[in-house]
Formats: sequence, C-alpha cells, structure tokens
Amino acid sequence: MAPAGGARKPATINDVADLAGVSKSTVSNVLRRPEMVAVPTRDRVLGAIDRLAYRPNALARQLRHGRSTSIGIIVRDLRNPFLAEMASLIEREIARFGFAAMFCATEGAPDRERDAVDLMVENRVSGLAFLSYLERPEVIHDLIDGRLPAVFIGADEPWADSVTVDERRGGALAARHLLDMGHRRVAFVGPCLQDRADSLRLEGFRGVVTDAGIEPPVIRWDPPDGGVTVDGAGTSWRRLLGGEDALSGIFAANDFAAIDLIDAADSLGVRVPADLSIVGFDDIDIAGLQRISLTTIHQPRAELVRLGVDALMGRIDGRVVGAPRVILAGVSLTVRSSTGPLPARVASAIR
Amino acid sequence: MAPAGGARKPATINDVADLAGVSKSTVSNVLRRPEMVAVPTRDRVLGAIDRLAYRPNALARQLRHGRSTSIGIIVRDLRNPFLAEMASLIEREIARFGFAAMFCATEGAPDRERDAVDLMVENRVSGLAFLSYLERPEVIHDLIDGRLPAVFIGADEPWADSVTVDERRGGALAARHLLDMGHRRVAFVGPCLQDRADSLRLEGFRGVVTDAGIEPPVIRWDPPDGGVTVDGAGTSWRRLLGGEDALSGIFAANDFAAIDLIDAADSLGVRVPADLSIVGFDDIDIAGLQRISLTTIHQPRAELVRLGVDALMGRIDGRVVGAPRVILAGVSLTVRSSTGPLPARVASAIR
DNA sequence: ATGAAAGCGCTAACAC
DNA sequence: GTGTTAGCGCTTTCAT
Repeated sequence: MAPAGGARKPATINDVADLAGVSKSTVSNVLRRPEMVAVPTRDRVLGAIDRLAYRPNALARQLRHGRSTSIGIIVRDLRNPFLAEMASLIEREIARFGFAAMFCATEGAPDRERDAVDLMVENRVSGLAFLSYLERPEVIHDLIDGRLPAVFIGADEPWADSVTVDERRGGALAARHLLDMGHRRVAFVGPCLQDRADSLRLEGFRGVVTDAGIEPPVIRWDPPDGGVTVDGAGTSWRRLLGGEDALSGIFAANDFAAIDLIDAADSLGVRVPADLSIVGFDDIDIAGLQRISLTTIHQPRAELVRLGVDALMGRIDGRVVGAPRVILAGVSLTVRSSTGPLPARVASAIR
Repeated sequence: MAPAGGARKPATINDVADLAGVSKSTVSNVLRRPEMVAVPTRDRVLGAIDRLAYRPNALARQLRHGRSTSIGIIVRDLRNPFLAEMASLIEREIARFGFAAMFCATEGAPDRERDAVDLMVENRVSGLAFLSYLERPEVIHDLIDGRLPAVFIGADEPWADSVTVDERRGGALAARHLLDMGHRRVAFVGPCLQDRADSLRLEGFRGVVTDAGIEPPVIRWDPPDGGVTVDGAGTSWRRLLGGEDALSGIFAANDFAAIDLIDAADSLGVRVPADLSIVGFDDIDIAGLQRISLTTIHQPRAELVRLGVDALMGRIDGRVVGAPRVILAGVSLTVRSSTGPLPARVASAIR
C-alpha cells in the first residue's frame, strides 16, 4: 500500500511503452484498436498497463482531437426537483454515448449564465444542454453560435435545436382549467428572475385569461423565503389570499413553487382547494403524493431528455446538419385535488 | 451574423499573436500576468482577442499543468433532494475557487461507481467529492490512493478526509425516540443497495433497539416502485403494516424514502402517526412542509459542504498534508408530527 | 518588455 | 505489426 496522501505523478503512455519494450504508438493501438496488435505484444502491454496502474490522460487525447468528451449542462437550480431529475437523466443518457457531464448552476442570474457558457467553451465541451435559459437571446447566441452545438430542453430558441413541450399551450391549459371551474380572480406566480420557459407559460396563461376579460396579476416570488411582489410593489400572501377580493385560483410557473404555495396557504389557514385552487407545471414526483395531490401540467421528462440528447448527438457527430429543429413533445393537464370549483358563496359575491 | 450550425474552428493563441503582431508568449502574458506587458501592446492583443472571439483552450492549459481545474462529484442519485442540494452546494462552493464540477450518478451500482472514478481519474480532475459511497473500501481506495485528493461528504472513510455527521448517533437518536414513545415493533427501511452511510445509520439504530431486547427487521425497498423484501423474502407494506403484529415505528434511511413511505401508508389507510410512526434522515426541505411534517434526523447541509470543500481545497493546494482527517458535524433529532406515542390499545396488546 | 524554444501526453499518418 | 514523427494549444524558462 502506497503512503497515503501524496499525489504521485501518474504513469504516462511512455512509461508503459518503456516497461513493455514497445513504442508508444503500440500502446495507443492496444488501447484504441486492440485487434491490430499481435497477441503477445498486446499481453505484454496490458501487463505493463496493469503494473503501472496506467490511465490514459484524457486531457491529452482531447487536446489532440480538438474537443473534450464532455457535455455542458446549464441549469438554473438543482433544488428544483424537476431540474434535478432532468439533469440526472441527461447525465445518464449522454454516458451511453461516452460523454461526461459538466454542470453549472446559474441560480437565475444572467451573468452566472454567461460565465457558465464561457467555462464550457473554454473547456471545449462537445455540446451544451440548456435546462433553463435566462439571457436575452442575442447574448448567449453570440457566445455560442458556430462554436458548438447546443440544445435547449424546456425552452424554445429559434437559433438552436430545441426540445420542449408547448409551454404556451401548457399555460393556456392551466388557465382554461381554472376558468372552467368558475374562478375569476386568478393570478400567475413565478420567480423574480424568469427564465424563458416561465415567460412562455405566463404568456399562454395570460392569453386565455384576458380573452375572458380578466387581467391576471403577476406575482413574483422566490420560495420559500423570498418576498412577494406584484408590479414591483411588495405584498404578502396574507393580503393576496385574504379579504373580499382574495385570489381564488393561482397558476404557478413550476411545481416546486406550487408546493411551497400550498404550504403557505396551509400556514394561513387558506384551504386548498376549498378557498384556493392551485395549478402547477412539470408534474414532479412529489406532486403525485396523496398529501400534495397537485393539479399540474405534465411534462414527459424522459422523452424530452431522450429527444434532446439525440438531437445534440446528431449535431456533434455531424449526422444532422442544417437549420435548427424545434421538437415539441405533448403537454397535458393532470387534474388532482389542488383545484376545485369556485365555492358558491364566492361565486355569488362576484356576480 | 455567422451561418448557423457549422462548427468553425476556434481561434488559437497563435491566431491572436499573428493578428496582434506579437509572439504567443506575449498573448499568454496578457492573459495571465497583464501587469508585465506594456500598455500599448496589451491593448493591441486585447483587441485581437476580441476580434477573433478568442477563448483560451482549457484542455491545453490543463495538459500543460498536469491537471484539470475540475472537481469530480460522485453521487448516488440526483432525484434524492438531499443529494441534489448537496451537489448543488458543492458546485457553487468550488466555483468560488475557480473549479468546475463534473458529475457522475452511480444509481447505487458499484460498477457504475468504479466507472465514475475511472472517468474522473482519466480526466485528471483535481479532486473528488463523494456524496455517497458504495464499494467495498479497498476497491475505490486502490483506484484513488496517491492519485488525487478525495473527500467523503456524508460517509466516513478512514483512508481519506471525511466530513460527516455521526451517522451511527443519528440512527441511535431515531431508535431512542421511537422507543421512548413506547414503540416496540420497530423496523429499519433502506435501499436494496445500501451505501455506507445507510449501513452506519442502521448500525446505530440496531444497537439501541437490540439493547432494549428487540431485534428489528430490516426492510429493503427502493421507492416508489421497487418491491419490498425482508431477509431476502418478498413481502408488502400491506402485510408489514396490517394485522396483529403490524409495525408501529419505522426508521427510514433517508427522508426521500420516508416520504414515499408516508405516501404508501396513506394509500393503505394506515394513519401516521396514529397507527405508524415514521422517522427519516436528512431533514430535506419538503420534510418541513405542513402536509408532510416528518420527524427526522437533521443534517447541516451547508456546513458539511463548506467543511468538505475546504478540506479538499487544502489538499489540492498542498496547504494540508498528512493523515486523513475526519470532521464530524452535529446531528440532531427534529421532532415533527410523523411520530407519536404508541396507541394505548396496541400498548396493552403487547404487554 | 518581448520572443524563441521546449515540452505536457496523446494520436494518426506514414515508413519500415 | 510496429516504430518514427509531427503536431494539438498552451505555459514557462531562458535569452535578448
């Protein structure tokens, strides 16, 4: 057993070649094209590799090839279970193609997003997967365009391959569901710094609601501890959910927020769905727990990832060329028990 | 705007040098030690960098230095919110030191763990952070020892720096809490493939329970869909939680499983805590939701990460040398409402 | 203050 | 089959 701690210099292909009494090309061949090396030589080389615990230096190989075998994954926040699972699925999927995952969390900050892309570019990742996208289109576009393939999963950017559900349609489904149940005082709640998917969800929601002659407030909230603002003015859930003109239906930009909202309602004694109906977006696993039972817009996570990684791999190996493709996956409403009809007394009060 | 899609060859330091009419050493100096380059030269170089949208090739620099500026993070499963948040915290913390994060999920499979370490070693990461650890000690030890610094966060391996709560003590706290409330038919539930933290939690739990003269069953379960086995024999929650000798207290290896267990109980009409008390481990955010309100063993996530990354950085820059250190953070029981006293009728039935 | 040159570890022509 | 060689893009002495 070696003395613990010290960082011994790792063996190189030359060390192996010397020990095996061959040239380094032969060692390289043993590793990359074993069939073209004579069996006795190969065995000698493998023996040396074993003795020296040789691991090829991926940095050197990648430098030679001009790119690394990593994919950059850029994601807002791994604490959102939807994003964590998507990231995890991507990691697993790209591993099947021999790629490693490099992660960067942007925490919803555009400058961190820019830094993340820079980091990935400098590390010469083979491709980039965005799980959230904040920046104004041009900025990142200019950073990336022509340098490396990128795919947006869960956001639809016209200048790169995108795999997404129709976010607008999801927002519209949520709106229609709430309206159908009689709700009129409805609102959207989303993070202070919206990513582009959030914006589209809001758009879809607002479109349907305004068509019904209602102008929905947009609530900004970073759960669980962030302040609540409407039109830039601070307020509180107590104010929004209590009193005569209390909201009776809320569409949250994602389940993560929706579940925190349910908890806030529970704390205030606001009953869900008797007093307040809540619709989320994503359909994360815990949304299906009996105790949460969140009505939400379902996203086919595995399918999105599969399609997204496929698209990316197609670009990387040049199998796919030409204009960016937008792939839409189906979106649907999953009705559970966080939504219900507008209570009669409120319904009459509004008329 | 460049034609979309194509992967133009990125500019190199030579291109910049040529355009600026200097040597590449000067370009390198402009980037790494700007103060030792004359201002006019520097400006010319910066101009060229800008014009060519030059990004230094990190692979080349890292090859030169013999190591990359990445840290490998090895984690069982990002769907477990505790692990996802820990991973996220690590990524943020190492970014402050200029390191990038490389992730690998092992899904609880020892061979995937070995592959992950191999991948990291080949990529010459500067250090390794384990968030879960499966393999028999020697295997990974031999793979790593002397090659690169490693830190275990949430598991205590004597051959490398470790930052962890006292897992055994956590298990013991859970056991004592259940016993104190009068429970006698208690069990442990954990994943089919335990990591080393799981084992220690079980040990601590079992120690206290057997001291009370009870031999607790060990239930293997991979929520939400996996089968339930005890001593290798398949069974079901219905059987374990119903009937005369139903369990009345369960300690789950982690909150993720505990919450799924609550859900299973809800489905079976088993009331928590009236019929069944459940203790988790980790104290993830959703454990604190009113609707979940899980009694659990609290882990100080941010502190564990801070200490762990500190330890790792110390080894990387050689500030810390010598024998592995084990750092213990405090562990405590957070009592919420998933546990309660043994119902009187059961208590009397047992006497 | 700037440049020339060596070399990190590997791969891929091309020679033998 | 196997060896020789020429880089990949960068940093870092060491001259000038």
